[in-house]
Amino acid sequence: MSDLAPDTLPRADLDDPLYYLRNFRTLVEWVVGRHGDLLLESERRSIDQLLRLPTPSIALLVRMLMRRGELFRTSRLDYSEIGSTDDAISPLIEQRWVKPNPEIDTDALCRLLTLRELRDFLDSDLKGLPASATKTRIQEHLQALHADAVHRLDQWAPALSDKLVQLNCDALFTRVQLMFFGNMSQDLSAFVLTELGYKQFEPVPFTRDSRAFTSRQEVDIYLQLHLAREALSAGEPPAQVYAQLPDSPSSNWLERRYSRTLFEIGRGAEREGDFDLALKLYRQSRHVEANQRTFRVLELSKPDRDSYSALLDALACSKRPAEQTALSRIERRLSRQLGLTPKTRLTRTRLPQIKLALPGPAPVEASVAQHLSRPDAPVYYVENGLINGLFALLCWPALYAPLPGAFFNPFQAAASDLASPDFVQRRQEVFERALNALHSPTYKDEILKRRADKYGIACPFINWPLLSEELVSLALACIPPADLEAMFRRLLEDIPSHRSGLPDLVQFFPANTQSRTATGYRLIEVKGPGDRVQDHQQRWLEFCLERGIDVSVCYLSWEPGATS
DNA sequence: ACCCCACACTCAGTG
DNA sequence: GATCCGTAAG
DNA sequence: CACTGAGTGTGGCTTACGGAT
Ligand SMILES: [Mn+2]
Ligand SMILES: [Mn+2]
Repeated sequence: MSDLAPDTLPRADLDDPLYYLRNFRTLVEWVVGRHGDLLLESERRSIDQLLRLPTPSIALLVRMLMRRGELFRTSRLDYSEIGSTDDAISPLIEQRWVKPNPEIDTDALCRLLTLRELRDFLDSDLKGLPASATKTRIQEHLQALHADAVHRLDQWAPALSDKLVQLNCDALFTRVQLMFFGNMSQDLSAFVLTELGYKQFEPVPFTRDSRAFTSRQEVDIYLQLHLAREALSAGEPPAQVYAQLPDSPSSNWLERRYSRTLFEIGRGAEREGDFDLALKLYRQSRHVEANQRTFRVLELSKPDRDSYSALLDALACSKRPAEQTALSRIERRLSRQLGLTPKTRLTRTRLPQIKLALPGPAPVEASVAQHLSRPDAPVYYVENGLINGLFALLCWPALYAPLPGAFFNPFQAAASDLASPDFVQRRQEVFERALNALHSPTYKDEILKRRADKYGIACPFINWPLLSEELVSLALACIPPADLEAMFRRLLEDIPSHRSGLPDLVQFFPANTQSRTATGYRLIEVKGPGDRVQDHQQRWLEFCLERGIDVSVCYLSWEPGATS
């Protein structure tokens, strides 16, 4: 199987008024050509038929697919590049891609008609309402009057001369899109955004057989999990959402999604006070926080000796610092509740403090940055962006190593297994090679060159506008490579939890870079009134402190009377 | 990059 | 009107 | 009272525009 450079993706240039149709064809042909075996025979046949319809008809269908919802008024489907909507639509109706005159409920009716039209054409239904009633008011009124009754538009509003059509094929193309992107958050707009330069992606070579899913069942499970999460956020009862969940998938990355979904439903159950269900879900979930939530729920629902001894067991075998902290907090409360002496203590290392009173209120980080900044000691508001950014610049070849399965379409900002626990291990050698460069005399130039080469390419670790050449140069001049390596290695220990929590500000002291004693930089976490150091921030700060990196927490208050 | 990270805010419980 | 929001589209 | 832990809500290429309030 030969490697394919992603640049070879046919680009629909924006002068083409049917650019979206070209992109749609590219996507569909890609999926049928490479993942066709994951489609049903009937699906392949109808896609084939669709692509042979007249161009204006396919174009109109794509326009509808890219728009929100499934219902459209034909008067609102008005495209100069398509011409007559009626002409374009009839083949779509004949082939059942689109359904004419669908029956709709009052909610849909209110979404499709303007306030003015509702008043003018539903006057008999709105007798009791004042003429000034708002749209939500009308919607409630109609809902109370008709409940879930469905009618055709011409039945709801006989005097309104407009037609309604309904997409019949959303599910099929949602599936096709999912197979292409491997997620539900990207859609056809990825093509045009790339073309416009708002998004750029690292071109990683991958083979023709690379794809997100290996079986149709995996796609089905993904879609079901997505439906479950949507139902949950739409307010459906957690028990009901749980009942509709598929069986636990065998593939690793789908299992993570599955566990995450269980966890979210569990949170929903907690919110509803359904502790039994929450416990059941957390026990099945392998989400990193499922364990600590289990004990939080036990603390509330069953604060007895059994729970307490289970908690002690969990504490004893807990590996993650974040989990240990959370469990230890519960242990202190639960033991007190049971009349026992706490067995753990929260040992929060005292951090160096700065107290400041400044005129405000104003954005806290910027205020402190401005106050501390001096020409020979500039301050930058970087949060996680500096260390994550330098890390990604140095380790770029590892992050974008063309491992099998990691990349499968040209619109990926990162490898598909970035969140997986064995992400680093699978790339151990490349990462080591990258980190070893920090011992070479040329690493600064290499990082600066990488910045220049890759500027603008989407990467989850990098916020490009922040990473100015000036900032990177200063950072490389002032932060010793040993510190960089220590921080990068900590990042690699647990990327998902260590990529955040870094201090807000960095201050550089370029004049000290030759000195043996004075420090070349310091890190400052800013806390405004009412804000506190978070656990993961504390862990980064303690780590730095132990390594002799100058860190402090700046507590800011506003000078009385002054405003800015 | 699978609505996340940091912030600002609220609320309740505790010494 | 002025303003804010959601949606469409390049 | 101050302090702590827990929970919640908010944002997202850019530009243009119709619609609601
Ligand atoms: Mn911050
Ligand atoms: Mn802060």
